[in-house]
Amino acid sequence: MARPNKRTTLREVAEATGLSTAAVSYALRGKHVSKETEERVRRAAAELGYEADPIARALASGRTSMVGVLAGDLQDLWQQQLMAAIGRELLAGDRYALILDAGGDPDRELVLAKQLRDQRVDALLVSPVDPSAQGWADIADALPVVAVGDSLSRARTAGQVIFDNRAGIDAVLEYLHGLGHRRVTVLTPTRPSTPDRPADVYVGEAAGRLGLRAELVPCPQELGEATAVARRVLQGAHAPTAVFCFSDSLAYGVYAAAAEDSLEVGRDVSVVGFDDHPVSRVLTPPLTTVDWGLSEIAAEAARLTVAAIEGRRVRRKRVLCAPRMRERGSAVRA
Amino acid sequence: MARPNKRTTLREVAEATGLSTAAVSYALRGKHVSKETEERVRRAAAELGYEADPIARALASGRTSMVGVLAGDLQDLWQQQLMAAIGRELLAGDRYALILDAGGDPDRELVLAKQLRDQRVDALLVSPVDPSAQGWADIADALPVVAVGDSLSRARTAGQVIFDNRAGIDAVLEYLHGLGHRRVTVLTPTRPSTPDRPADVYVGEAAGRLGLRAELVPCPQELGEATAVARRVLQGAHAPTAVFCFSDSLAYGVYAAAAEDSLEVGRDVSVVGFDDHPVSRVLTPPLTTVDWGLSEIAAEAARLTVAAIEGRRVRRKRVLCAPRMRERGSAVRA
DNA sequence: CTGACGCGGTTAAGCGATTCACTGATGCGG
DNA sequence: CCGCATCAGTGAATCGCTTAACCGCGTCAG
Repeated sequence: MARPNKRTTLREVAEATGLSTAAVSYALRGKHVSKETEERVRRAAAELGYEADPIARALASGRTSMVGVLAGDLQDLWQQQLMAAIGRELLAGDRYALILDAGGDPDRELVLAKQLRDQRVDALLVSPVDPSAQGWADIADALPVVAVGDSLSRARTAGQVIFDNRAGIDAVLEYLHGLGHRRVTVLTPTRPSTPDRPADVYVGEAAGRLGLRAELVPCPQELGEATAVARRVLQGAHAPTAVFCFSDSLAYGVYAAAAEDSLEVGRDVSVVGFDDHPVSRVLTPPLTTVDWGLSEIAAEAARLTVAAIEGRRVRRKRVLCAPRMRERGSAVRA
Repeated sequence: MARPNKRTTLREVAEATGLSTAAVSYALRGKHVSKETEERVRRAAAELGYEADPIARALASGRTSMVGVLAGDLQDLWQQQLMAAIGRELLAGDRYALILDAGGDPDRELVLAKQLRDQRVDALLVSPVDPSAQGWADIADALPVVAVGDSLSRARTAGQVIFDNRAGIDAVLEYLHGLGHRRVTVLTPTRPSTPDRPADVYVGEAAGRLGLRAELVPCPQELGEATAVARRVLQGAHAPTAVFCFSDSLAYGVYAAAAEDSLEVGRDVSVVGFDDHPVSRVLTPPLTTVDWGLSEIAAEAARLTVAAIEGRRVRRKRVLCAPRMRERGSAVRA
């Protein structure tokens, strides 16, 4: 029995077995020792309730079995889903996911990333953050960074899971066009303010090609603010016949706005989302949206991360996620 | 300039200033040194870009400025909200929140808690988990544990933020009773399976007092499964006139079920939730639910945690959160 | 027969901080 | 002018683990 409130240390196991601490250390990691002593050590360790101290281990070896996961904004419903899925996926692979939330503050992202790096996490998994900022390079060459999000950043990452935004945007706009819509408002999130914002370009291109008028309106994700913005859009002089939201939560704002103005989504105005959040199916009418395959994304991200950790130099592997339209009731013929 | 990919160490700062590492260590933490050398050290540290290595610090001092936050199940919408709020609150107080997700597996909770303890987090904040299990005692006397949830656990915690479930349940059932409902089904979550489940008792008592028939039905939180259970409830021979859900996501299942059966929530059946998730307001009809004041809960939890860390022995302080009914359109006269 | 090698282990040097115990100066009352 | 706190700073011992280097010994190819 170990003394209360005092963990058993490697040395104690060593003394118990009459071996050196080094031998015990090796033994417990199945290296370089005879089957016999390994067994002896294991038994003693179990008996004493020994578990290696991760902090000491991290200091000495520079490794942990943890993956740092950095969320740009955990308030965001989509990121919540993503984090949950990633955490689960990693846990299934016997690695702990340390989740840190930058709370929507881009400046904080880098600080937290450093914190994670200093914690000696084996890899860093970043969700919608902007790793092009100065300083990320330091992090990227200290440990593998895997990015999952919609912007292919220029930063040197070990892997990226990116959403094929062009395909998604094309699909939605073509869909709306097919339904006869010619005046579409596109609600884009303001939060992770990517500087170049390729998505905006895609919208422009698709709109031009299809011959429809697409107005881009930046909009905060927070429901109240989104609702306010949406109302302004719906009440505007040139109110669109359809609103395409770059995230489901923005779409919720449109629903709320419509309700306040006694408009009926799916009759007076069409709405399309972009995440397929579970709740979207429950709305009235159910939200037509784009499913990116959350669980595959998470699995892919986890896979990439693990691969990067295990040294298989994934040459900046990029996985492109294909969009799948989920046609439900919120978008109708114009 | 520091050599690339190699952080500056305490010793380097010491050498640069011609002081001992001890002096530098003290200086940087504003202890025991003259104003003059402190300034000198600070300048040198800044110049060399020195930042203390948290891992080494943790090993030597046993402290970090991090709070471990353990989520029972990050898939749960309510917990997602809670984690985001707590993370934000802690960050505002200049402490990092390390979030770990047990993924709904009660066995994992303890493992992760140990992991967090071994990371030397200054305190542990646990959301809906069951800290009565064997083994939690070890953790509780290694560091302060603050619990936030609805069951007042018997475990020795440094503080608890608990929801006044009795009050909430009374309020809802009285409300439904007032609307003329006499047959109510109560959907309770199966996931964090608290053994004694005081909530069930409260329901029984309130029902008895009010003279209404309340049937408890355990139900998974996951939307698909919840929908299935809800359908069974709604189609049953003795279908209730109202469904009281112990979480908003369960209520979403009822909405989905109703839609599938062409029932209209707020006309054919009344529904009441229990979280006030932001999305609930967007449903049609908007969900009548109970607001527990998420941000206050988070703030209170953070406050308690910080207090516990700073040694002010909060004698198992308990903060009770009062429920506030949000009457919206989903519950109507029977 | 000999030198190289593998095996099972040990020694000891870190990893990068914190902190206790101690040393010289200094300041000060007596 | 002396003894005694006080204060700034130093040395060295941790904290608990990893890992490179080394060592004696039996084996085996050459």
